[in-house]
Amino acid sequence: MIERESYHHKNLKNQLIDKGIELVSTEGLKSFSLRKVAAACGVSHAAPYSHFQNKDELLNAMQCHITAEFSKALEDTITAYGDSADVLAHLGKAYVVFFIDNPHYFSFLYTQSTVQIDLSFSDDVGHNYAPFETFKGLALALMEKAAYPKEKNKDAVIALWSFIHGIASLATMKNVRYDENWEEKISDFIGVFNCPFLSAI
Amino acid sequence: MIERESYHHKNLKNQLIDKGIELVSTEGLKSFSLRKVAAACGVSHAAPYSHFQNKDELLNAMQCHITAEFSKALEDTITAYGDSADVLAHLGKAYVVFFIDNPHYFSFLYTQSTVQIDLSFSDDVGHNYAPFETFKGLALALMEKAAYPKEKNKDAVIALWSFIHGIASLATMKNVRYDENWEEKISDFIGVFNCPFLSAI
DNA sequence: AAATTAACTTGACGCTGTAAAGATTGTATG
DNA sequence: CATACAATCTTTACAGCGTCAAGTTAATTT
Repeated sequence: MIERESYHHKNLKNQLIDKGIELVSTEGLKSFSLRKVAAACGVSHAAPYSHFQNKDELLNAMQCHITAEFSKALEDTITAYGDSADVLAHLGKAYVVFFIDNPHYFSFLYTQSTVQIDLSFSDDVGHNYAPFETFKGLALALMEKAAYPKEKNKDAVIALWSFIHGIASLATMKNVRYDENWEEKISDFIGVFNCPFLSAI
Repeated sequence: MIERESYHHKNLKNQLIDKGIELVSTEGLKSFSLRKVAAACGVSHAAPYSHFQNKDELLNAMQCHITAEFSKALEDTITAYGDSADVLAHLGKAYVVFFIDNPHYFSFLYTQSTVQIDLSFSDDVGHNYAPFETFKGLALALMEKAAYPKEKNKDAVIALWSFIHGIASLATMKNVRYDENWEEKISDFIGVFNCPFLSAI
């Protein structure tokens, strides 16, 4: 017998997503279960099936929410440092910091996700993974300004994205030991590569 | 009733590891279960508990086996191209190719693993994640040869490792669309960064 | 030959995702 | 207002899962 003011929960769908994200960020994906989220929302174990076809569909909704949050963090960085010469370095830092602040998000977004990421520079920009499009847009603008050879543009964007992505991956693995502070070291890592359009932080 | 020549299976432990790896590489980690591996080996569902304390311990053994295989792939590359000016580029290529050939291995090794990776350049080299030590050793030697500033050595190794690691990560995500051939593009990606010790492939 | 240990089976437990059927509520229609 | 209907939630049920405990068989030691 579930106790609640009214039989109907009204905002259950959104609450499932919120509580679900909370559970993943605190306890990780491994111990995540539909029944736990349902219990955390005070409903029966099968209630989620009124709003999601199955577990994966809830996970997908959670991933979309986190992706939007991530995208906003990147955009805020551009807003703050857009005119600075080292925007791109700041953007990379923001990328890594977002996942360092929420270590469980990384593998959740990038190894469990069904959210599509199009690295092919196709025209359907509006529907693509927003964080990548944000990164791409800024990087291309800077390359233009630095008169970087146009035929190398696509490769440069993907190389940079991979680089930052790789740092975030290592920085959020709990079985990796690194005595330095990832966040403070990012500018040093970027400094290893002499890109004309890449300023140090 | 399980049918087998003899009651004792003898080599069950190793067979569990091998069949387990086979299952992970074909069907992925998500659908992997102890009971399936046991069945695949023709033993009862609790038989693995004679050789492993729990599921995680079997997974760990599987990860160690794959890591050794990965390490060998890297070492073979050094053996083959050790005297060439672009060894490091070849090594990066081998890194990525290993995981492209076995896409399930990447997240299995890097987001589920308990295998420790020490990026801190501590002295206990013998017990560290062998693939990283192999990479590190070669990179440091090349930097020495190229008279790369010593104080930047550690940062350069980690930056490069992150970069290659990031490419492998993106290349093995099934929800990433990329119309080019990752393997063939790696030299182009490396070319984006002008490192004195990094030759193009 | 007997005793001991290691390897494996069987059966059970609680937890999981999910399907089906029933109950309750909100809403639209006469 | 009353009735019908659709949406939301509960209950029950089932198979698969990891794991434990107890029992069985084979190999090893004494």
